[in-house]
Amino acid sequence: MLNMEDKIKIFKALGNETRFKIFKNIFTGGYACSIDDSQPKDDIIAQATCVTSIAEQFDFALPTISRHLKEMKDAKIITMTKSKNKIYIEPNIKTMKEIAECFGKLVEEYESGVVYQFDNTKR
Amino acid sequence: MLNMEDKIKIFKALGNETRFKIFKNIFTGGYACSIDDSQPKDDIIAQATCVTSIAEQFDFALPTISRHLKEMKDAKIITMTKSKNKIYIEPNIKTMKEIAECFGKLVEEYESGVVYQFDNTKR
DNA sequence: CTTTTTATTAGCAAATAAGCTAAATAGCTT
DNA sequence: AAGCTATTTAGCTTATTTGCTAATAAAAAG
Repeated sequence: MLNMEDKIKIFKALGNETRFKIFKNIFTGGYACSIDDSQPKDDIIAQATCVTSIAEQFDFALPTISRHLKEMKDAKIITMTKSKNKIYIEPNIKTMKEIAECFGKLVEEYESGVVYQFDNTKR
Repeated sequence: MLNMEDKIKIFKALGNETRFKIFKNIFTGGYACSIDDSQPKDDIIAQATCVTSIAEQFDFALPTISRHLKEMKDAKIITMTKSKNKIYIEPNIKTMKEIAECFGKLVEEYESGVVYQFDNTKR
């Protein structure tokens, strides 16, 4: 379960143009691996799933992209898995689900007239 | 429909501790007005819905809260409605719905094996 | 065992954000 | 009109963020 601090980190991670685009890129450009389980990890198309290949698609230096990815990993919106000397990046679906649920409940309970605790951890 | 820029603004707005808490406060502390339509706007309990009363619940100066609220309004996550000389604040449910839908679809289409465009506006 | 590939860390500069106080604006109330 | 009440704007300081290059680390390839 995501607490308030977790949620703030997630929003901060997505609230920056570069990171938003990286995130979008991870979803659209390179996750054949995660979608097709029959495809072994080693067959991942490096072009789209490791730090360098993501960086290639942006006009920023590699360390800049690396730092953004670290922040996104810390926010738990992506996962980074080391295999050989590469790091494979995938969206963190568990977190996406929790965020979707958070907003979904918010709307639902608001509309049914129940006061919903947007973040129900202590303030 | 929210475009990429809109979404980034929304996440940025919620990706700050103070604003997140303000948003939470608007949901939990003061929206009797929005939930009960039979209650006329004029009967809004000021304690929870105008700028000053929100500011009272935080250890920041009024102009600081005012600026945060402006940013949240610009991000379309709240609405600010002037009535007499007060401004009544409510969550923007339309935006919440769109965000919930955005993440919901993301998860759904990811799980069904379809490549989902997290943000389907031009890059 | 040296070189190449892949990625991170360190340290810096520039830009942006977040807070403050003081001043201004705008609409009541008397 | 004078004085409240509610809110925003302006201008400033400090902190954080975002980018860079150079240096480092760790594994793979030759």
